[in-house]
Amino acid sequence: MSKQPAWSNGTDAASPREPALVAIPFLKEASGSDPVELLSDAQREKLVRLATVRELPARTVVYRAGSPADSVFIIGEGVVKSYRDLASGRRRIAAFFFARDLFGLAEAGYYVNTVQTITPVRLYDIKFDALTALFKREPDIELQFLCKVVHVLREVQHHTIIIGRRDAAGRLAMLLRLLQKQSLAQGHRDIALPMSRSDIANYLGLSPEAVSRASRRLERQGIVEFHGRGEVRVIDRQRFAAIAAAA
Amino acid sequence: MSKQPAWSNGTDAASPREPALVAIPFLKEASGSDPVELLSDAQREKLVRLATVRELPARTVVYRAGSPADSVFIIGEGVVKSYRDLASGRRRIAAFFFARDLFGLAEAGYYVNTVQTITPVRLYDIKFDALTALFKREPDIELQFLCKVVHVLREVQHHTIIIGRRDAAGRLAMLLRLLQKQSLAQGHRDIALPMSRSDIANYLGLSPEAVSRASRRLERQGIVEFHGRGEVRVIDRQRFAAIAAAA
DNA sequence: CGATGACTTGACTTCGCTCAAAGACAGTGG
DNA sequence: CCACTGTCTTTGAGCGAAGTCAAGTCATCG
Repeated sequence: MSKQPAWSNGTDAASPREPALVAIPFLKEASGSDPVELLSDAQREKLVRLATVRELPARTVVYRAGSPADSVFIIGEGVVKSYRDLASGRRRIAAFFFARDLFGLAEAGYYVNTVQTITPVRLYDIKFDALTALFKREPDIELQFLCKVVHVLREVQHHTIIIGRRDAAGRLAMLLRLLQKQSLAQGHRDIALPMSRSDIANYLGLSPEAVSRASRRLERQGIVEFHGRGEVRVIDRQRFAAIAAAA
Repeated sequence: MSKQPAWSNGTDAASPREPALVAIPFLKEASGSDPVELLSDAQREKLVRLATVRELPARTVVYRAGSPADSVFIIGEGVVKSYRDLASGRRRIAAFFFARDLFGLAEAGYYVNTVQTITPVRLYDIKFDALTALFKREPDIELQFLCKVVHVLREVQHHTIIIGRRDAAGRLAMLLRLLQKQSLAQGHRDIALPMSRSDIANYLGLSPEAVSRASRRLERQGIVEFHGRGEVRVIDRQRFAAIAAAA
């Protein structure tokens, strides 16, 4: 019996529920402030006609920073990282993207970040020309994309708050909370860490050594437990929430 | 003879060229990768009919984090800061916004940041309901807003790169380069610093003391010169660009 | 089983933060 | 017009936390 990897939700192939987009809307909804699915079945139907499905193995580059941009991408399944290599030789990971996320926003015709898969990924490749044409016919779909982009913008702002903290353990806790939301959304109780420690370090603006020390510290304090390299269990929810919210 | 403040472009009142939105588009344009005006005269015309013009003095709160959101704002003239006060007592400035910028994006019906004027400001207050109704009639205008939001998203990503640097002088140089673009766009040769040192510190994720030391260091190295509190002149463009680009 | 790469651990350095105090500036009222 | 005062800014001394360098451990794959 082969164990399902923690980042898979167990669906077999492209279900009719894709491509999907998830975000917290501008306006107050019945769901409170939880993320909701933005697209109706009819809207997904229209999108999937424009899209090319791409199945990529782990560690595949989707596109490189500086290359000409003609597509945006919606993730059906899997995890990717979006990063930039800086002049100093450092790598800064701008974001991790998961199922129902949107990426591939360009500047003046070129991608600004490099995107690489972390796990095997199913992508919906949507040509930008076709999408803008669809927007003219279907302003409602365009509004959902706008909503999603604003959602991503808030997430990037959250990232700056993470990096702004001075304590390594606090930064790590905030990332773990993000990953916890992802794992919870897929019905897992433990937190899946599909990315490497150095990816985590590059996301948090720390050295890999500092990530390691912060992990030990959280563990020593009885807040979390690391099971192998890719799984974390929260032991003390109270203190975990406290250290992650301390900002 | 009263000297014009450095952040004013000298226009007297709401000209017919407002509200305006400036951004680098997705696609390659004739202008290369410089920001361009997104809205046509006709589009501005339609927007101004929805908007209420508000003239605010300096140090005025436009809205507070957590308050119900029903408007988005376009700046006609002036500078504002968007910030959050964190549980630790720290204040994190997420962005400075200038003329032709858009702000006021909400989450689940509430603003996430507090926005406060730094200089006197002319705002175009656009009700969200009216704007979405306009989007349905005019998908082209919606696309320009989408473009602007993506532009803001890139700027926030740039901010995370700034904060990710470990050297205070480098962070300060990157902010100065941002402000330099603003000043250049208004035809000034020197860089205007309308915000306080502690605003700068909160934007850069440093203490005010560290900002002061970094300023003195850049000055001592002959890279810039501070004239009073609100103006900076770049002396050595070469090394200024180098330190700002070192990332 | 050996090799390669990722991760962890330890010792030392560096840089920004904190605390404390002096110095410059702007708005106020005499 | 000028002195006063509160605020903002700068400067200095000491501390703490993360970075760097180096070495050791673990896991995975051929």
